[in-house]
Amino acid sequence: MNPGDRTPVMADVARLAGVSHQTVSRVVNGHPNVREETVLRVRRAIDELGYHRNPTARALVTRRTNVLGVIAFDTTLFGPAQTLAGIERAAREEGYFLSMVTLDDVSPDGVVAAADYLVQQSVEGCVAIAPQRSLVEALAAVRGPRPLVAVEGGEGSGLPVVCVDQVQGSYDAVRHLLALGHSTVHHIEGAPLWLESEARVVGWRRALTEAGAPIPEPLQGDWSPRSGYELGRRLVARRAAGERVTAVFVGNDQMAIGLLRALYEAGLRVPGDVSVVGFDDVPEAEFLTPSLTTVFQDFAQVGKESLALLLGEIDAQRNGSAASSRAGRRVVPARLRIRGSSGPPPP
Amino acid sequence: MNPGDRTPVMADVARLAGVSHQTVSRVVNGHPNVREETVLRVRRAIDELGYHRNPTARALVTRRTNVLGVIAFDTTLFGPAQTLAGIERAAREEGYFLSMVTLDDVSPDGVVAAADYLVQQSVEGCVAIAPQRSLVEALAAVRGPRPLVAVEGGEGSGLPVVCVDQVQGSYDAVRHLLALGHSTVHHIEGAPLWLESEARVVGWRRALTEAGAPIPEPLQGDWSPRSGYELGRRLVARRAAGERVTAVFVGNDQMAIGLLRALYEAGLRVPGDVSVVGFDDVPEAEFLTPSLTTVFQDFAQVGKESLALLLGEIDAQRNGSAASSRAGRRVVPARLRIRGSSGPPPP
DNA sequence: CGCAACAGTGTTAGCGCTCACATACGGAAA
DNA sequence: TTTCCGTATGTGAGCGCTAACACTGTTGCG
Repeated sequence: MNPGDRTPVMADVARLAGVSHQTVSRVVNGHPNVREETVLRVRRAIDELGYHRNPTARALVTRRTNVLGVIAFDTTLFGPAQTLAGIERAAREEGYFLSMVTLDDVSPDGVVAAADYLVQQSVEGCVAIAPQRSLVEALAAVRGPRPLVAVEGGEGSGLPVVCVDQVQGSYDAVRHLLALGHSTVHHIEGAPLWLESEARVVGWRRALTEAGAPIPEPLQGDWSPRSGYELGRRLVARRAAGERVTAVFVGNDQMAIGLLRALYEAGLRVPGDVSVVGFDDVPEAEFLTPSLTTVFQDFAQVGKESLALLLGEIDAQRNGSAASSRAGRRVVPARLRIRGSSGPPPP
Repeated sequence: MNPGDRTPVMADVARLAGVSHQTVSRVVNGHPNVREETVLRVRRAIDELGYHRNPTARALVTRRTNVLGVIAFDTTLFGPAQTLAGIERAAREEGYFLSMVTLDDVSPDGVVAAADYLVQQSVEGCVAIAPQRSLVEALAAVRGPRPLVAVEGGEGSGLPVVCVDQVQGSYDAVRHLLALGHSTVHHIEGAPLWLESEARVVGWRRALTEAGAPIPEPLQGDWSPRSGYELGRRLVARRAAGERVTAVFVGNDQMAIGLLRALYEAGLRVPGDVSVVGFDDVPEAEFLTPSLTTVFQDFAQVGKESLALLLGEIDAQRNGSAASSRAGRRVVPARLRIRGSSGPPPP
């Protein structure tokens, strides 16, 4: 390759191998019906020139870009980051490329912009890691990339959805605390309008209702350790005011860490005075003091399932059949991990 | 739009607006020299048909895909996730799309495969979040996507590099401990072969050397809370054997959490008996018990800088000038955050 | 022997767009 | 008046590839 040469194209390979460009195409795409010896000659020419098929030209004629889109909200949070990794791996295994956008805010404008952005990219389909109700709804409404699969998107949006069984997870967590003898369980909620927050409230409430336990007012957090800390102080104050607070189910592990801090500062022992259960099972949960009882979510599985669902949709659409007819919802179970931060209530 | 219509193309818009396809192109691309009234007519036709310019066709003829690649190793770790987010935002602001690959392992084969994958995508350039020496070297060697910028890539690879000043950060951390009166500082290292591990060892050693303090054998971790815990137990055992261990500088916050756990189990107080300093400043660091003294890294800045560097390279290459001549290295400072886990040594 | 079937190859026509150029018209300058 | 320029538009070619079809030569079988 002399400097100044532009990157080689199929015709260059064809010329060097002494065949037509179509034969080169056949070799590159592994068609049968090419003589062994010809294949070899073409291969040699390809190597010699360092030829790579131009995916843009290919996409133009095949009308398939082989690119999937991912819309995410905040990929620095534990769940979304894990999910993204799962999707990425699954996509690669299926031979798809991934193009991603993150949203800075969930304003309808932002969603429209992101959807547009991916449409511009001509993605063949899209996974939205859309943990907020408004986001899912905006996506369902907007004329954006299709097919589209939502991760953690709630029901009723009409989009196919993959999610962890938040309700069952939190139900299990609260049942665990009630079984230990607590008369009720307080709850620190995740960020407002998040589907995960809402689902966890539902599970918590259901467990309490079934047990006939009183249902205290939940405290509204925002997933951050800081909010867990501040709401923890509020709980401590309530306790000082005479309210019986012996168990807290927290919307995620980060807030639980903040809560542990607040309890520590108040001189309360965990689980001696107050039991704490988190959600997510972050890697450090096991090594906190006390180690944190929490709920594990298999994000890798979620990523895999959502990609499978999306590919199914794409296929259905291509074959003209009514897509998303059998779509619905795939639910991945959550698993309670019992550790040191939960125990029987004080006498 | 009747069902069965394929997606509209420029010619359709042209026909509807009663102009040539070229005029539509001009309107879409905001060329001057189109009569106001014509622009309006074309715009109306575009809206009516729901036309979107086909980026594939455009890319084919302009030879610009507007896609940048990101190669990452493990985007679920705190640093890489943050960096990725920073890059993503910066790319979007510049009007670029992002295509990402993650590596499952750092085998040369894996790196080659990833590089190939991005080349297949015809990215215009690529950022590698490449925290391991072997990875950077493999990337520098392989015939992969170019231009290529490495984040956290060490010196000597010949690639342009953006990184946080790990050495300065760890130097500051250790100086802080020495200034508190500790006679020396132990070190729990990050995963082997990671550039960040190595740089932090360098800073630690430099501070000790300058102070004339003895340099204990560092303990080799792997970034995980578990390794911090296990090495913490080893340190506790050494202490029980008579070695004076009053301060530990830990390669990251997650391992520091494991260490805190091990110290707690051994009945040692932090910072009363042992001071601990981490690295990363994860959001929960402030809310641990005790709150964790650590070193903050501005990953958002790293992402921004790396993108700026990459765009510079792309530009330089396009204009034929010798790329990466002024490339070199951009360093983002690290900042020590002093909190509750560091204090004077016991008497 | 003739005809079909098939393997192996080449030829042609686009995919939807942008670029370079051609054209048409008006007005300012000579 | 002619010349020239600037504006507003259209025309044709071609980016690099694949799909569809045409063509050649071989084989199998009635």
